[in-house]
Amino acid sequence: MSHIKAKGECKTCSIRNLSIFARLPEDRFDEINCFHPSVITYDPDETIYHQNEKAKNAFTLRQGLIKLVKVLPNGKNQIVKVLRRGDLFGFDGFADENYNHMAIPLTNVEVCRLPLKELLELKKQNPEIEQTMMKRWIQHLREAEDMMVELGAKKGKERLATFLLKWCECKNSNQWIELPLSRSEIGELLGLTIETVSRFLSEWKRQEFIIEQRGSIQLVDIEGLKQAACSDGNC
Amino acid sequence: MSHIKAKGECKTCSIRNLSIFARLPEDRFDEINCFHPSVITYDPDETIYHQNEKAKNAFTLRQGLIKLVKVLPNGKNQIVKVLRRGDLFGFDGFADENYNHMAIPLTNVEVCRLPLKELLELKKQNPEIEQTMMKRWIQHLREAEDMMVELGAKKGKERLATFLLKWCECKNSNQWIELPLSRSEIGELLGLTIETVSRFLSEWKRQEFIIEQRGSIQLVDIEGLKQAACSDGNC
DNA sequence: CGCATATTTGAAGCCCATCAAGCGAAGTGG
DNA sequence: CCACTTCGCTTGATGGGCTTCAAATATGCG
Repeated sequence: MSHIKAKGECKTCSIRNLSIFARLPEDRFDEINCFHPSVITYDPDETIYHQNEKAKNAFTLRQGLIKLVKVLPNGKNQIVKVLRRGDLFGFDGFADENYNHMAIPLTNVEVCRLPLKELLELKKQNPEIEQTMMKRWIQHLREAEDMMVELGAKKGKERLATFLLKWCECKNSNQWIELPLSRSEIGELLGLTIETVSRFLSEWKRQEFIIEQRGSIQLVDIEGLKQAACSDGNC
Repeated sequence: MSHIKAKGECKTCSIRNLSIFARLPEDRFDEINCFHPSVITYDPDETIYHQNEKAKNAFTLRQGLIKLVKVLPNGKNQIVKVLRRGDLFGFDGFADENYNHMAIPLTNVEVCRLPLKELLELKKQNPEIEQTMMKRWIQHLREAEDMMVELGAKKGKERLATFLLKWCECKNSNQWIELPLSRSEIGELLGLTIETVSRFLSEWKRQEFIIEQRGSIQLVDIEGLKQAACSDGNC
């Protein structure tokens, strides 16, 4: 079950330098006393917020991974982003809009809940916060544009290979990297079915491009994957 | 050829209420004297800026339509957004990044070029601008998320029908709406080939769902299109 | 262990891309 | 003015990539 762990203490927060408060000077935190974030934990598959729900809070991810999902009436899902440590999410309320997607943990997570009104006030008074958020939005948008290219202009195999390379940041071999996404979730991210994802991964296992073990993956032949990522010309 | 028409006059600008200065109080414009936007015209298929180019200017679209395009090394294009009157674009520089896409007019356009440095300064001094820009970014992001759903979770016919309905804002029939996109460009937007776009449009013309005439379209049977937009369940 | 769930694998078929040819409108030059 | 080119669009035929349906196998959990 979801559980409010504590009132947040921004000044001593372990991920402060990853958060939207990263550039805020140390001493400024003492002045902040009207700000009351809560640290909350969620289990996998609990829902942090629902699509179309009124957006009263933004969140910062402190620990674990979260997927942002949009659902179609026909039952299909599309994961529009996988969040990592320090990511801000659920900020639709800033534009007076309801949440545009659902937020669901992929692992056990710990988030910081930031009441919208208070955050807005804080942002007004501290241009450093405003600037950091702006940069995040632009980065977020750039990634969304990149994802549109993936979905619109590449084939399934290319998308999956690109995804693995990006997920593992092309790290050298002999390194296990956690991949807490089911085949189904990878499919929902890349616009493919479970079966297609499974087939490509099996193929690459047979070719020894990758090895897998209980939710972790290792890229053994990065060059092989890079080739798969661009069947045609050079990408 | 592109052509600098004049120095911009924000106070008397005809699209001021659509721009990021919409919420700025009238009298504030008199104080703005360090801001020197240029009004520039471009012909179709000229390039306003290139992908990976250093982003020194943001722009506001005053007149016409612009496509934002990303190119893959294999030659495929993906249109990530079609801009309309009042839209702000080319703001990657705010995050110290190069442009993430190309901006190319679909029609003759008139844009206002906003030097990044000056705009940043102006934004700092006028919270109204900052707030309007924030809302735009969030809306922009929401649209990008919606587009990912289109590309990842829907079939070609559904995407095209949805696109037409959205483009024409479901306006009732007997109304010609300009659609200055070639088959090829519609394909680049929706992740389809020229031929597929052409086939679906021809089919709908035969069924009298739509009629077309030199760059304009009319939706005759909106219900028919809506049905095509969701082959399966209800969308 | 036994059950539920996730993954793999196979077979069949649909959707869409690709290749190819023809059509029509707009523009060019003799 | 008309033949000729060009370019965008249409239409057909074929094939490949991915989905769908189905069943077997593996994995995790009480």
